[in-house]
Amino acid sequence: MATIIDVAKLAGVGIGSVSRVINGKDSVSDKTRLKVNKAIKTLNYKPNQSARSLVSKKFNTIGIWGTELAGTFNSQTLRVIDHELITHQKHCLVTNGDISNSENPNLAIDSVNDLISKGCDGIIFWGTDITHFDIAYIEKYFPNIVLLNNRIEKIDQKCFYFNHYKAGYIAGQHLVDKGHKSIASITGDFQTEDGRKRHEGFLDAMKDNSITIPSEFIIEGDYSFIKGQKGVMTLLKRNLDFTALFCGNDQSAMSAIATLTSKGFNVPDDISVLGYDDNEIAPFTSPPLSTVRVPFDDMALAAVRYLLNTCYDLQLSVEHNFPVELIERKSVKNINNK
Amino acid sequence: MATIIDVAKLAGVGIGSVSRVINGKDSVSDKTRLKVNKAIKTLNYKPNQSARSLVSKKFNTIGIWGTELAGTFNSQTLRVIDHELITHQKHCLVTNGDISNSENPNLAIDSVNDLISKGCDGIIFWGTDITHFDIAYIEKYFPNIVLLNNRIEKIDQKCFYFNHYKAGYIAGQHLVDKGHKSIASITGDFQTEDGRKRHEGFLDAMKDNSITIPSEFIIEGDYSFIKGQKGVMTLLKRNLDFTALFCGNDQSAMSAIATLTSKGFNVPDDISVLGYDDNEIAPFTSPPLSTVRVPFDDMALAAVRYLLNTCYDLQLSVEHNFPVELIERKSVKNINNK
DNA sequence: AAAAAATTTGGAAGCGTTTCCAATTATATA
DNA sequence: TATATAATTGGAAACGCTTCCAAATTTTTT
Repeated sequence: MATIIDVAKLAGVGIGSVSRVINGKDSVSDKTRLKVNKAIKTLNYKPNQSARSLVSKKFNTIGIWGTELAGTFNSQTLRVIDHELITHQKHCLVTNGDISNSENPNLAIDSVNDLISKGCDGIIFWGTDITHFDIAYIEKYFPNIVLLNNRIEKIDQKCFYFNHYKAGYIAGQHLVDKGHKSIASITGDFQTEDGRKRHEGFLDAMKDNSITIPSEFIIEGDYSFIKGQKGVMTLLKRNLDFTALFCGNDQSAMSAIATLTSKGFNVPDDISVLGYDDNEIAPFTSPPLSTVRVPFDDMALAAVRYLLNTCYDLQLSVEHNFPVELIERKSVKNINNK
Repeated sequence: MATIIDVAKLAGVGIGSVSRVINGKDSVSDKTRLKVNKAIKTLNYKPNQSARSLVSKKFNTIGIWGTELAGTFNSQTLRVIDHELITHQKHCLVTNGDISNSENPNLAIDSVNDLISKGCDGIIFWGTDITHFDIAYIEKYFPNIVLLNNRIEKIDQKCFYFNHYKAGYIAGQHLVDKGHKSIASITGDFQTEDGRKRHEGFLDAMKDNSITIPSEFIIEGDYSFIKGQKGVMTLLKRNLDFTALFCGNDQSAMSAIATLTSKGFNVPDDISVLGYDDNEIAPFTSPPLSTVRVPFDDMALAAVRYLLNTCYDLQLSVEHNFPVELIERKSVKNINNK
């Protein structure tokens, strides 16, 4: 591999000039620039990034930490992030926090430290699988972080989230508007804050409409396909009388629909199903899934941009407000005139 | 940030000893090791990876190049890869090749070069969105590569793929075994080799069973949800008489089912649907999708391990043969006794 | 107890850059 | 033309580590 010295020699200039040409700053005469560029080409020279980082203390790399990588429907978000990074000539170092290991309670912090020492200028924490306590600890010695779909009040600026409470409320209200009074729910994961929040919002919508939901109508889910299936089975076994089912995400809604259908229920004629997320899959379930659209991509983009701004002194515009809307498709029936 | 010199000073030893302790090799007395470890802890010292890489010429990082990141169902594979890398204390640098830019025909090579110069010890090429020509070119100056779901005969050892032809054949044979004679197909993307191969296999299965498929029964797809939907619409419009539909992947099969259902056809009573991939979604369509299971995760694992072996002189076991099997669920009906 | 062998140790050199400053060259002004 | 000013240039120093070698220390052998 050719080094900057080889280039300098071949071009007949000093290494300083080569460096200046590479970095495209300071003043270099056209003559010099030409000579250098020619030498770079003939030698197929590529600057050594380790050496660069050693001096500049910049890595041009953003780390992504999150068990969310493990999920099924997040590659689109990863793509959004990666695309934005590439646009700004940055790279993307990913790590999957989710390595279960009970021996080591500090695993989250350790894996973040790994990421840092490998060389990241900033880190995106994706999801809620790291404790607020850990994040606060990390933020102290490594402040260039951003939280995606998570919120810690003290560092609100660095958090990119939407109002899951409100989204849950909208979901509940929608079902009520469509005439449903007896509603079951396979919730999100109560371990995660957004899972709790959306359920809270949903419940408050019920309350505001004077609807009481007995606790056996509520099944705590975990966003998985399998839980959607099992949840429906449990609900059915309990022999409850519900006309609508609100699911914590589209994945579980999808498997809930499949399970209801296989058990002889027609969706939405017998039971309506409402999802949450509006991920790619939603228009293609049978029937197409009505759901609460949650602007994940916009949020991810904003988070990256914020981080880019703080890490590299850029001035990209950053949105901090992400509206939620209800997307009506075919899985929720209006039963008002029954 | 504390450096190795700070640690050496605090511990009252030379930097060489600190380095030896960090790297856990050469002989160090217990006394020294103890002192050094203590100093490392009190200073919260983390070795600077850029400096390390600069000297050692190792980055402990594997790059992943591929537009496949863009797909919906590949995060699981990414997870497999990342997990294996972490197990061996390596990192994972991803880049999404898919940045359309007609101005620059060398985009693929450029983005790979970026990946290399950023500091990868090896690269996983995921998918077939880079030409064989480009790969051959890159392999010459950067031999530590591996191809995932792609094959170039010259470097067969470095390729991890399965026999899409055979998988296609198995799919076709299965439908015939179930009594189907009039079969339509929404294929994979013919731009990709595996898309062509599986279709070829499928067609040969038909031929071997003396079944002729008129060309209007074949719709070229692209693995997307939307294409599954559109494909079915086109097929329906053509007013063809088919009892089974073979889809190029599970995504398009899923949307095909949804579309058929919405048009009043019962799957599988009126029309059987067979998928391809057996991704997470397959058990949860309605009805659950019969499909050809393709061992993507095993393949990815083998590819990473091979690369790990070549990059870091490890001896991990590497599988090179990935069997394909048919998973029967509920979307294909046996019509033999009709 | 002395000599020989083995182990452990400190720190200089070098990895390939960027940055800085002094020196050189080109350009503008009088 | 001589001088002042601006633009350009070369290369030493520094970034934080690993590796190597000679020196110091410890252990073994005689």
